[in-house]
Amino acid sequence: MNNICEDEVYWWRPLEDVEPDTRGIILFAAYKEIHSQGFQAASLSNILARTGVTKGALYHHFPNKTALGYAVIDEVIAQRIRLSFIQPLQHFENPIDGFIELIQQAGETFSITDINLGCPLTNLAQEMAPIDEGFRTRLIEIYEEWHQSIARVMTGAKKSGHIIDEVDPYTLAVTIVATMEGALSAAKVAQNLDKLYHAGSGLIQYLQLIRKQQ
Amino acid sequence: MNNICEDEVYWWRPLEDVEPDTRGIILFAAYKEIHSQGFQAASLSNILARTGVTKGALYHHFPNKTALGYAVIDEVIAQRIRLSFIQPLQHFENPIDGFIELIQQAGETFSITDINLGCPLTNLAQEMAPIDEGFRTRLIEIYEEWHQSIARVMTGAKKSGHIIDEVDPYTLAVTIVATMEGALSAAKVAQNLDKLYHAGSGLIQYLQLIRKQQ
DNA sequence: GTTGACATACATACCGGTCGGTATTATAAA
DNA sequence: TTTATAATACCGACCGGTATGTATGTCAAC
Repeated sequence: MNNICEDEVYWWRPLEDVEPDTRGIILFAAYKEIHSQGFQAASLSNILARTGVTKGALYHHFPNKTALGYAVIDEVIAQRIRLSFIQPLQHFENPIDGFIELIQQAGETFSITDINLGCPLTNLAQEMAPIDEGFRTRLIEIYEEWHQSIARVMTGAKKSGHIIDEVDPYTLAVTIVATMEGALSAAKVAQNLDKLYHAGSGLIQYLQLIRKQQ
Repeated sequence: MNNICEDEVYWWRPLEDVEPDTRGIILFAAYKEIHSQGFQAASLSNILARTGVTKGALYHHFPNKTALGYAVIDEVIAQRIRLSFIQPLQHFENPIDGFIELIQQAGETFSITDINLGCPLTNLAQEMAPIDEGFRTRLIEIYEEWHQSIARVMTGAKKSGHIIDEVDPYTLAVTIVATMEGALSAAKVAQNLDKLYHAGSGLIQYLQLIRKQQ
């Protein structure tokens, strides 16, 4: 619940600040294991070994591995996407400028480790969507929320005359997300940031071209 | 060798036409299993059960599971990408028109099954690139070949005045591939073709905007 | 004294991989 | 043409390891 959000903050705040309960410890360790290994290859024994939590504790809090995976999506990954990609949209006055800045910023802040692990949402979606319907519905919901948020912002931009009339907001939203995820995927395989920069500046060029000159 | 190319043709030609050897049977069954399950989750026992080939035969032709995976990339997947995405580029006179047609054509020919399984190249890249260097080098080579081929075509298009001067050919190539793969990925999660169409028309719009009016 | 929060030992299943053996085919001397 | 030999192709029981999941026990707190 609440302490899971704080777990999320582990990435930026030192560990000692918060004292998470056993469930939170398991959840966050599972997130890291799944992010780096994938869900199917994620080993419960690994999670237990790294946390010191016992198998009994794990199966006390989660009925099985699948339920643990669901919880990781609902309580960790969804939050991360919202925080990193959806919330920043709200503060844009001109979405074109905003997006360009967001892309450039991402190119600067992403480390090579972030790249190598890839986007946790894409990773899970690619692996689990065709196999498990529970995973799929949860993941598609996050994507849909993301698409809708961008579309909403772009609708506003059309009304205020920032982008050309030919643009369909939802189409643009899906395209932006697709390009961003494809770029991250390419960088992950290449194991360097060059491909990310290239795809990033391609996307920026597209955004510049749909800008309405005033 | 040669009969592997013919195995590839199984998708379009009936099975009875060719009489592949054991190695070819294993290779193609492995391709299908890996495509639908991922490499790590791909079960050799499954492959054997479905083909009727025995474990002894498999380990006669391939030293281990990893080598089998490498062979699938080298002899099946690489061919598929070349055939579907690289060779068509050669016949373009105006790459903008050519690409737009290619994208529209892809949207028509892709079935829902194709979508659900996803692009075999992306799937393997996402899963195996961070884990196994042998996979990664093989996969990045295919991507690089793809990028270079598009970049070459776009360089020609710049010279012949088909696209605006601001476009960098290689940047454009990486962006196109990223968007296409991101689109396929989104469609795979959604399990319908809508997202593919959206991202596809977004990409088409981008291409239209970099076209040089004459 | 019942319930929640663990701990430990165990059960079961499947995985990739090995290994001794066999059937088939190729080669070449007799 | 026959026969000895060698290489190739294939068979399938078995092994060690690891995976998830379960059964039972402990123990503090209300």
